[in-house]
Amino acid sequence: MSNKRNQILLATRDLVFEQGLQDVTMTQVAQRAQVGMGTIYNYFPSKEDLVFCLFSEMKEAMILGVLEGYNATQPVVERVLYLLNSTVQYGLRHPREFLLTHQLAQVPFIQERTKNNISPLDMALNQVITEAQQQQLLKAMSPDVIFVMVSGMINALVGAHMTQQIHLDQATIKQTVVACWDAFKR
Amino acid sequence: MSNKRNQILLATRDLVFEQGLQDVTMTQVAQRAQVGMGTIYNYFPSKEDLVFCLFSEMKEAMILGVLEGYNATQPVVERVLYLLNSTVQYGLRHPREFLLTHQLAQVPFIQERTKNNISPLDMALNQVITEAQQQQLLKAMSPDVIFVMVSGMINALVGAHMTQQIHLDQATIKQTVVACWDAFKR
Amino acid sequence: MSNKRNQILLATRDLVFEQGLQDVTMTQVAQRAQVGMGTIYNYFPSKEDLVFCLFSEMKEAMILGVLEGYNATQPVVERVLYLLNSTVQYGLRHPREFLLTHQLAQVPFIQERTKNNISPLDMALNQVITEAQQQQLLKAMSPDVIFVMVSGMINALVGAHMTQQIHLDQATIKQTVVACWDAFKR
Amino acid sequence: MSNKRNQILLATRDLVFEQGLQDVTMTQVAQRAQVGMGTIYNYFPSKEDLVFCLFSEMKEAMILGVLEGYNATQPVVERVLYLLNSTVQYGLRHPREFLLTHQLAQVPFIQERTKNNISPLDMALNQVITEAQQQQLLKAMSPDVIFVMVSGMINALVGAHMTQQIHLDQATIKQTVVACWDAFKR
DNA sequence: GATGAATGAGCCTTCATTCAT
DNA sequence: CATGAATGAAGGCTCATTCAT
Repeated sequence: MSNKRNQILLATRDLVFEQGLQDVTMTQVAQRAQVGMGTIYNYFPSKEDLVFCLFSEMKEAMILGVLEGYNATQPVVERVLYLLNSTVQYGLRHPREFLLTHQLAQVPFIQERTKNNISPLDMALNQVITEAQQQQLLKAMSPDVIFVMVSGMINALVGAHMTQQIHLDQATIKQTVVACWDAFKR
Repeated sequence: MSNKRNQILLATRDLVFEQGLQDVTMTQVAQRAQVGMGTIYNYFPSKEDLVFCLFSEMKEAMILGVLEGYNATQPVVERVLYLLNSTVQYGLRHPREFLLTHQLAQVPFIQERTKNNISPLDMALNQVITEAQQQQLLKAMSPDVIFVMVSGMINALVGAHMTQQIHLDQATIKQTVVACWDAFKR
Repeated sequence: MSNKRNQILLATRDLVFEQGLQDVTMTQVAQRAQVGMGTIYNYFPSKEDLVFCLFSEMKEAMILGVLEGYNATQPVVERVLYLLNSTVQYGLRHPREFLLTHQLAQVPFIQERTKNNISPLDMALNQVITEAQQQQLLKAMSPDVIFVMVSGMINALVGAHMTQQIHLDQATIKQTVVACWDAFKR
Repeated sequence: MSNKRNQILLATRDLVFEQGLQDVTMTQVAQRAQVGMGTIYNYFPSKEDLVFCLFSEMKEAMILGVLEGYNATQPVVERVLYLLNSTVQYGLRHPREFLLTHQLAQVPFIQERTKNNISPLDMALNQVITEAQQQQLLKAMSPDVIFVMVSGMINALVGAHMTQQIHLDQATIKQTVVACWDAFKR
């Protein structure tokens, strides 16, 4: 794996996190990555591609991290709680990546490229919600609606934690996961 | 109230919604608002100020809209449900403003200026959550955490509705409000 | 007519003449034209468009200049000699424009845009050559070939005059025009 | 003679012919020549030197080709016609090199380096024109002027042939050579 | 107040050249 | 000698802001 490529991605990650995508210039990226301007273009065809790669790889890592240890053969309830908890835990261990991933997902040109992509994590959550409903464990709500609400809640939690608006210790996390479950359990 | 000022704000709102803040130029705003470039600078000292005014006024209008008809003397449970429902309803009636407000709230220079601002809506929600807890109606969780989760959920719902990911009819809204309540009720 | 537009075109003309198209930068054009960088882009969408406009307008002026006083009702021989002489004279009065026009006509992106354009001057020359042949005044050669040879000869003459390789006084011009005629007359 | 050096020159020739000097990058040259970037710089100190070498060697080859079989002891008239014909024939056999040579001769930095260089071909043509005049075979025109006109005519012919504007078969070539002679013969 | 042509700092990107391997 | 990743100066172009009308 190329060392420079990684330096560039890390520099981009930190700068976008600190200043917002809009205010990050390629010159800044080069300086922070300790690399010549032109080197960036040996690895990424354009600024958009660079940012999109950053997004993709962070998202990929997050999905792997969250699904690590996920056991599709366990009872549904356990799997739901596992995914909820695992997502929050990942957000706490990698808050920059977690938030950045969700911020970048809102950027128009990234939305454009991500259209119709469904991640294994989305699939797992959808799958488990569907199963839970079949087993009469959940309220009779649209799985999509549940999915949206749960995701929105988790993102908001991690974001608020990052900005110090709230503090998420393990006890609190437990509570939020339970609340999530209570919201939709039959 | 100046007519031109309002034309400018409306043009900005629509352009930012359609193209994203990043891709909106002052020239576009002037053309869409049927106004000379320089006129914008008679009302707003800079592009940042223009966008911040747009944000503030949309947020203000949203708060007023949500709190309209709110009765602080009603029982706590009713007030909680009223706020939840009213927020979602506002989002459905004014989706552009609702989503734009939340998008802009993420932009660095707006976060900077908004720091430590607490809106009447925040106050009302916090107040009602606190009261509900005092009356032993809610789980023993930090009111801040509840607040964050509820807000995150509602934003995600309206956003998903906008992008057609889900469809919110009145029945579904009822379900989500109930789910919200179930999540935190004792 | 816009003053600045003309300043820009003149500055471009002189710079391209002095340094060659390749080495002229937009910054140089702006400085020479006593104009801000951005002003150029109020009048021309890109560097290519600027250069192409310069080319078109110089060519247009040259055509008008050469055809000025041309009388399509005169005998063929007179018209041939008139066109030959008039072209050389124009080249001597406007050597920069004359040479630049022929240089730019070789540039790929200008060739691309000029494809299939036939100027009134081309038409007049073709017309007169064709007529002369019908009157048995010329050798039985393809008019196109004659046209190419005559044009090539004239351009070479003016070019060599510019670079001081030869000197074209009125007597010499007379000789060249006669030589041209002798080359193709029956 | 180095093989790689030649690959580089050939690659340069083809690329300049296809895309124009301006749009050819050293990276393209290296790829087309199947050679590393740095290798080019082992043979040519800079891009300008590379292009100038290409120009010089093509011109050299052309001169040799045209003068091949030229017999300085023949009568003047024969020699004039031989040179005219030989030049056109060379242009038809090596159109890329012929046109490229004349195109590159216009490029500022090549003009700079070529200043005051007189080729054996120029010398032969000048010589023969001078002799012809001494023998009263030609009009009393400056040999330089004749030289310029003849060269201009031939270049224009081959160029027009390349772009399919005209078609030069052997009969047509004969006609053009005759026309050339008729233009200047006494 | 209203206008929009003019401005130029600053951005993204290219590409001739170098140098460690 | 050969290689090609690395370099960064320089180019074309954008756009927030100004100011003469």
